[in-house]
Amino acid sequence: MTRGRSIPRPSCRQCPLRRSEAFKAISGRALGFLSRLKVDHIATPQGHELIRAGDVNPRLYTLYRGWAFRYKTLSDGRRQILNFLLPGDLIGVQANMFDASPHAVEALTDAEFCVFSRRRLWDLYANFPELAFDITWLTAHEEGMVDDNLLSVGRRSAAERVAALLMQLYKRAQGLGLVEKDGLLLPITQQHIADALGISLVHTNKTMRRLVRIGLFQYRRSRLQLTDPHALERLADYFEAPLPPRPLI
Amino acid sequence: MTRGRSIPRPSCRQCPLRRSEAFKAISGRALGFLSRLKVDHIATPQGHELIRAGDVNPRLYTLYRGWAFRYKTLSDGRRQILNFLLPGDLIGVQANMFDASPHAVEALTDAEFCVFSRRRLWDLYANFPELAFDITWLTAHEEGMVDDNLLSVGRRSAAERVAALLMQLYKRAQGLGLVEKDGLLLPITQQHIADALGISLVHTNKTMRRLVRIGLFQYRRSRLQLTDPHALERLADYFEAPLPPRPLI
DNA sequence: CGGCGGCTTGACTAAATTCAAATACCGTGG
DNA sequence: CCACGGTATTTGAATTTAGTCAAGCCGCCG
Repeated sequence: MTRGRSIPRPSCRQCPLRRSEAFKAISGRALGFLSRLKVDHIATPQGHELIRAGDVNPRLYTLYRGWAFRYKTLSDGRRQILNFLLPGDLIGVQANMFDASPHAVEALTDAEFCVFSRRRLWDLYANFPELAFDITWLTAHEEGMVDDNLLSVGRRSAAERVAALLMQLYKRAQGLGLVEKDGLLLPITQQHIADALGISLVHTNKTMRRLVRIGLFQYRRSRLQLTDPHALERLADYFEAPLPPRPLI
Repeated sequence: MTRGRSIPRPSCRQCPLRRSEAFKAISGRALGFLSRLKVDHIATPQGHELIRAGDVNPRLYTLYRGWAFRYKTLSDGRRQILNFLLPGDLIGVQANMFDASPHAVEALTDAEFCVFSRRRLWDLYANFPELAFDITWLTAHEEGMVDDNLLSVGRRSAAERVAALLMQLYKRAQGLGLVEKDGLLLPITQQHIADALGISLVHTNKTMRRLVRIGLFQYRRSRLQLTDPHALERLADYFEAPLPPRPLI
């Protein structure tokens, strides 16, 4: 049932993600438990569908490397991207709670995932309340992200939506150390942006060009450079402080 | 810090909500713990703001009676309703996880809430893993609801959005036994519907009138009667099975 | 070199917003 | 009982925003 190709497991003890300041420390005992809870480590190619809408009892994943996104579609094919996933994001809590996954997850880049046993999730709740709390925290945090996106899509203009999304992705990526001197490599097409913002591809393009023309950012070959981040924040009415260290499961 | 007027506490053992088939059973021990976790029972008038955006360390609530909604606003006043809250819904998990509440909560009717100690939430995680799991479940479930709304607002036409929202509210209310022979009393204005669907008040009105005219539903004096629920489902492309019993905290 | 996917632009159409005003509803006070 | 004021609903007209259609371009890869 696991979609993806198993590859040798990197050691949890020396997990490079955990070295990032973005994530909070964890007890050795909890880390040992997590490394036993982890049943596989998989690699998937760009475009791979990790979870399909309707999948039953999918596993729980942590995105280890690469980018992905969560989405839903209507039966005629219209697609709404719910949120983007970056390394450290926990995937499938919702899907695990209900009979069938209500959404799908697709990799934006070649990606790797830690795979956790769904069956033994109960052991985690029974024996590691701090980890259980972390799972709730991550779920609430993801909901907060969807809340933000809903605010954008419901009440911001196209230009404001673009500004809010770019700021959000930039700040998240920055927290993970993914921003380089020449900006951030966004592994997404304008179609993804359109589907995340609830606007058409053409309108997305025209809006982005306009924002580039007035000097808010550069965007060439998928590389995003914020030339006027404050103006972008003001336009979006989006002012997020950098997150404190967050749990990593 | 509690907003609202304390009133005498109904007994948790004889909680009328728990008698509803909508909620799953709970052990006597867990129920005893919850009744100790509950520190207050409050009543608030219609329109009361239970949680303000930015509130720090708000408490945790369960909506005991009445309707409410969760929302965010932009600084110029544009408002997006994130989801509606019905009896049994847990409120404030997100707000509890972060420094300041990222959203606000307002009562749509005169309402009553069970108030839980935030401080002692940790005891729950430490001693009642099944309740911890329930809190995660409820959080994931609320996220699923926001996901649905985001799909609507991002990718459905105005008419489809109205159809999806009315179906969703109707089914949720039905699960709680709130639908009567002459339909469901929806304690919301068209402005609320507009703010939930990301469309203007005027357009909401015109869209609803059109759907009434073609016979999909009746809506007089806030009373909703679905005259053609199947057509409404098809229009919305929204087909939710009734939920299995869910946790009540 | 050719083809394909993704980006860009213009012209036209459709959907939704805004503005304005009339009407219905509801509770209060005379 | 009725008049009154405030809120909510309804409708039409003008405007703006976004979507659709169509075509050209650009960069990359085989």
